[in-house]
Amino acid sequence: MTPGESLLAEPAVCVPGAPLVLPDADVASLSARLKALGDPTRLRIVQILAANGSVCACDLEEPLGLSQPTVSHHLRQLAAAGIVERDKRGSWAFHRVSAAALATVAAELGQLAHGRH
Amino acid sequence: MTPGESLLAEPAVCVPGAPLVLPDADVASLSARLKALGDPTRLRIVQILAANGSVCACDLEEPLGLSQPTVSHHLRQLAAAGIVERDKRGSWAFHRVSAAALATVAAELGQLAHGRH
DNA sequence: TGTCGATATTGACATTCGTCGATATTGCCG
DNA sequence: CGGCAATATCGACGAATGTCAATATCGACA
Repeated sequence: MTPGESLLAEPAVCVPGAPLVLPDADVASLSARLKALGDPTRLRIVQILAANGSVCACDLEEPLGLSQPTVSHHLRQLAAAGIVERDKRGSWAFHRVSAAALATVAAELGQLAHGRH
Repeated sequence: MTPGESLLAEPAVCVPGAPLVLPDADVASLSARLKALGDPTRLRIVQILAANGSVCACDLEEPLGLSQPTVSHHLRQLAAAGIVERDKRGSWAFHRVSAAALATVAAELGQLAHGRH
């Protein structure tokens, strides 16, 4: 049962009408971006892009040790989440991390930490 | 092939010995924490905890619309990632978000965005 | 135009993940 | 002690995910 006026001096939680929740859309949006970053391979890609500026997809296969379709797949996921931006020049496609997108994720996490929204 | 001295004034990337990579352990650690946050249900839990301070597990089933084992499972994941801390008082278990852990994730993301490490 | 290189897409497969019901464990209280 | 409430664990199942080989698409260039 809901602990409310128990011996512990804790505030009752989840009172019927407490609307202290973010809209589902916001939670879904942020969690989708976090999910895109929550894979070791993709986070490694982001780190390489952040360190090198603009990198073409073909130069990621070797350091990652992954096949070309797999690299393409991860870049697609990161682009869909807005974390990286692609820039197709001629035959090859350059990718760079969106510093703004990363900063936004960090900022929203920070706000979450303080219970604000 | 690696575009280096091509017509575009882009720096060559992935030069043989370029060690601009974080240790695997760091990438694994951060991606694990991001993965824990990268689920809508778990991010919703974090948001509820952040907004309410300390919440007992039994009060999460209803707002989430999930079974007790599922809630317990997600709380376990978040605790394993260091995102939430449990505090078992008597019969029930209270949970609160670790502001420090969230701040660390946000900070590491920010450093990543600037290519530093 | 035809070939070649880079990238994207498709299909398949093994693994992981989220979820639940059932059950075990633990601590209160009568 | 015995029952009850909260939580954790187990087993199972469908869905999503990461990966690759094969193939398609697209652009450059001879």
